[in-house]
Amino acid sequence: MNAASGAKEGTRPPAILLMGPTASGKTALALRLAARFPLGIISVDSALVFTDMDIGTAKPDKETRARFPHRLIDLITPEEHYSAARFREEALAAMAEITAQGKTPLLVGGTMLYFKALTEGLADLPCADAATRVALAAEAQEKGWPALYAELARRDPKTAARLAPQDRQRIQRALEICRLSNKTMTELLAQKNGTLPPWRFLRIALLPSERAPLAERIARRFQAMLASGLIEEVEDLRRRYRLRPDLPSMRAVGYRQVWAWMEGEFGRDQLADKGIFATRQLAKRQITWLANTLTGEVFDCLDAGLIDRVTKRTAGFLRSG
RNA sequence: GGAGGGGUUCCCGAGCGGUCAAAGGGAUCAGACUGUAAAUCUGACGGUUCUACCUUCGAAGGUUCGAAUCCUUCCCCCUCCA
Repeated sequence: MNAASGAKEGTRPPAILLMGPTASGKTALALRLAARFPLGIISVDSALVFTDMDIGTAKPDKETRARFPHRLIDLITPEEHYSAARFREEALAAMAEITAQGKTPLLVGGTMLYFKALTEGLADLPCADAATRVALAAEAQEKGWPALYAELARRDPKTAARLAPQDRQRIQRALEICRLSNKTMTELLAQKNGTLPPWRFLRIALLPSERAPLAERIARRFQAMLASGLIEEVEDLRRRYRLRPDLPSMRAVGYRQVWAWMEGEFGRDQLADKGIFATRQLAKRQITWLANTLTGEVFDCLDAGLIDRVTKRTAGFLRSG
């Protein structure tokens, strides 16, 4: 490394991204690293932001968090909603804080869109608007989604072309953007978005060398969640909050299935399987992100020597600053 | 013992003489992804030398130009009457 780039690099503090699918052992690994290096943990997880959702989200327990504080956990109630944009903002603030303390931010999680939003930035789009969404949903109810898709095709043909006509969620968002901004999503996305955050990143991607052992882990973990009171947790949530099945919190893996069972959609004997399937499918989507979109140094999460390898790599990374 | 109902591709489940490699759902595999992302959506899904051929619908025979679909026997399963 020459002097110029060395100096340039030197101006950027380090930050570590630890990305991996559910049940890949991210949390355990993060704790080991935090015990060894001066790190500040930031959660990158769209489900850990909810208060009182602990068992089904595999949230680190109180004792662990007392010893290793996690930022961006328990931010909102299950009645509320979070977003990738809010995550980016809060994560950057948390990173700055940790860095100011002379520590290194360790961002750990499985919400790959959040990692992407953080490292690549987001376009300047209007934020979610409840009233507009309600209006669009009502229109869809009345005229049907094909009519809304047709409207999108008229107003923003490029976005319509890249969306499937049955992708209601994205059609709704694209129309929301049109109505709120009077511009199209296509136009807004074309505008240059933010520069890279001022950190130098070590990106670690935890991936399983084989799928079967991860599936096995997922199955055991979901059974354990049921055994340790996931159902009671959902009952409790329903008592304490005004929840609906279409809220982001109640669409989370595990919670959705428990809810559906409570509503009689299937028998108790099917609950575990449904939850396990949903978790496996989630893991697959996360793996697809890591394999195709997000870059990072790949480590096998099934490797017995994982902790040592990552520790070694981390030490090297921190020293190189 | 008597009266019925049933065995379909990994699973559930439709089909009931040709348009059936066989609806639909589940699982699985692959992929997309900019303020809902643990979400939402797409594709593949018996095999191959793939605009065709081969092997499948409990088993074995048979009827027919043609059978998952009709007949016979056999093997399992379920309900009901004894």
